[in-house]
Amino acid sequence: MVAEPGQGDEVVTTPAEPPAVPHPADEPAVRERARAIPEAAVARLAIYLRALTELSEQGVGTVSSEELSIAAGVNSAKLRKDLSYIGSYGTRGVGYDVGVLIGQVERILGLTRNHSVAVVGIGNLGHALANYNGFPGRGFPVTALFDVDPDLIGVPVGGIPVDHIDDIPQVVADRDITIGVIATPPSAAQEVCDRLVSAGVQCILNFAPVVLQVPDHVEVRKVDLAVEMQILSFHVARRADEGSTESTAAGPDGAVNGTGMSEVDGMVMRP
Amino acid sequence: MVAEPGQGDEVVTTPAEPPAVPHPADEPAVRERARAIPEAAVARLAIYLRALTELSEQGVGTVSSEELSIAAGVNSAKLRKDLSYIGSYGTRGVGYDVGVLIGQVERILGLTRNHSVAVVGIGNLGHALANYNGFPGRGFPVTALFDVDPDLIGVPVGGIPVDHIDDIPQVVADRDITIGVIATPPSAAQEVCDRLVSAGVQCILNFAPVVLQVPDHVEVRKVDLAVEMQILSFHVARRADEGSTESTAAGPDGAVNGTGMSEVDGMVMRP
DNA sequence: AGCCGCTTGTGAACGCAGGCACAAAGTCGC
DNA sequence: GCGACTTTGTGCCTGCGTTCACAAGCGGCT
Ligand SMILES: NC(=O)c1ccc[n+]([C@@H]2O[C@H](COP(=O)([O-])OP(=O)(O)OC[C@H]3O[C@@H](n4cnc5c(N)ncnc54)[C@H](O)[C@@H]3O)[C@@H](O)[C@H]2O)c1
Ligand SMILES: NC(=O)c1ccc[n+]([C@@H]2O[C@H](COP(=O)([O-])OP(=O)(O)OC[C@H]3O[C@@H](n4cnc5c(N)ncnc54)[C@H](O)[C@@H]3O)[C@@H](O)[C@H]2O)c1
Repeated sequence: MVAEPGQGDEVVTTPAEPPAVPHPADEPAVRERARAIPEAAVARLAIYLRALTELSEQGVGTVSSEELSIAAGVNSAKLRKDLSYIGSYGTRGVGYDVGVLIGQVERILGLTRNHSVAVVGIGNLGHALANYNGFPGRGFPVTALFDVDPDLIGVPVGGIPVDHIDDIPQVVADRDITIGVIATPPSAAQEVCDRLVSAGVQCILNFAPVVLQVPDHVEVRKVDLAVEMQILSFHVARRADEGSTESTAAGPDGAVNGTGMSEVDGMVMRP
Repeated sequence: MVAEPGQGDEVVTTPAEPPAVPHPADEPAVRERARAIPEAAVARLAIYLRALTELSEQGVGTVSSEELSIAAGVNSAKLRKDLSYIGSYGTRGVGYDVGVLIGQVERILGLTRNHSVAVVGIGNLGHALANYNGFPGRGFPVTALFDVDPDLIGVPVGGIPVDHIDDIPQVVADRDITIGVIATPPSAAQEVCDRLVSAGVQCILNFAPVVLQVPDHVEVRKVDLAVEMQILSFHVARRADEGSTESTAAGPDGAVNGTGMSEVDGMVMRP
């Protein structure tokens, strides 16, 4: 049971010679996946959406790829390419209509409907998530909370009473839960995950530091703070080794403030 | 890279092994940089470390790349390549000595020393982070808390009294803070970040959904839950479109596939 | 002692993502 | 109505990261 996606170990499909022989003709077996959006692009679309929403609230009606790319902290060419994956909604010589683009990005991201969220494990983190109002504001209302602790059952957190995890099947069905958030101790994560999946949840956001085993049709995203810190630690260590270079005085003003972006260090693109 | 989510990629150097790479480089800037560990590999090393630590606690003394790769949820070839970045510590025909490997990974990740963490913004999330005992257990003790709310100043959270953000310079220096965690509202994030950087903090973990502007020598990692959810939403929507083909309800022990992104997964639960 | 099988370490191919640069396309001004 | 300017959309090239496949190396078995 090797944790490995598709292929078995030795697929003898193409007996063709591995040695380099530039094969001209043959098409690379075009899948029926006509519109495949790179995963990395999807993540950025979410960032663009936040920047666009902010612009919209400011009354901005049109934005160029250059402006938007600065707000999102990415390269403008990359932004245009990302947007091209979802269609051609820009106007050459003008830019993009903010409203239209918001609609299209939301369509692609599946945000035209609400996605009810269930949080399992109402401890430190679960409480914070339940009380967070950034999710409902973005189409992800938290509508169910679960725990095993008898003292918590029935207690409202963030306005929602905690249910027992045995009620997962029922509640998930009733409230049309599409996203399950796991905030239990690591030891309980897999079991909780299994229960959620059995109840029909196809999206899991996991905060427990374990690898979850799920069927292929279930999507898992993981947030691992310890790993994030260790990556930071690595960079510190590396920096300490390399001779310290001169430190350029940072710019006095920052100004451009946008929204999230990938976890790159603070490099700002040039206009 | 991201999480989640996409991932800033940046080659980084490590002070590990001799150069010894007879590569017919056509690189213009051939620095004497020894070897570069891909950012993605660094993230996975943290995962391997957790798996190795667990194995060690179970008394396992030796592990093969195959076993470890399963525990970490990755391809075994990838695991070997990742480990090769930090040196050759395996024994052919046998595998890796768990203790030795833990030591080497910790060395590369800079975990031979403790990294004191400061959390800024002791609200919902800040409380959870301050109370979390998973950090101290991994060499990241939270030793300082900051906020602006007068009602919070002096109140101990997770055993540590909250300081006012004006005390950042002093406290950061006194307690040798190396990592700053931003858990303030988005509007305050940039200012808090600037203060931390001014105080000498070179690593930032940001939970606020904004792009932080920092000097080049500061490393920023971002955790953006809304983006994670939107990525999940995207996959639901996409599945709904083309999903009408076949619904493979087969595989009970699904592969830990998940995102194809740079984000990596944690480890697997022991049976 | 020598062979055999297992596992590592890595060269090389492949595929994806990023970024440049430009043609296409539309607008604005005159 | 036409030209010049602006900005999009994308072809192509580059480089990184992943994966395959195998020779080298090591321990154990006979
Ligand atoms: N607190 C943080 O800031 C933080 C940070 C990073 C990661 N995490 C991870 O998030 C998870 C939760 O952390 P926490 O600090 O909130 O822990 P916690 O101990 O405060 O809360 C865990 C909650 O899960 C409940 N629980 C236990 N077993 C359960 C089960 N089988 N089904 C349902 N609920 C169950 C407990 O009753 C408790 O309420 C952990 O895996 C932790 O590693 C937390
Ligand atoms: N709560 C969550 O589960 C969650 C989830 C995802 C993202 N976030 C993000 O994390 C951040 C914090 O969320 P929260 O729910 O804890 O918010 P919160 O409002 O509960 O807490 C914010 C805290 O920051 C403090 N603060 C405000 N301005 C400050 C300043 N200038 N300097 C120092 N402290 C300041 C406030 O006094 C408060 O204690 C937000 O950016 C939010 O978007 C939170």
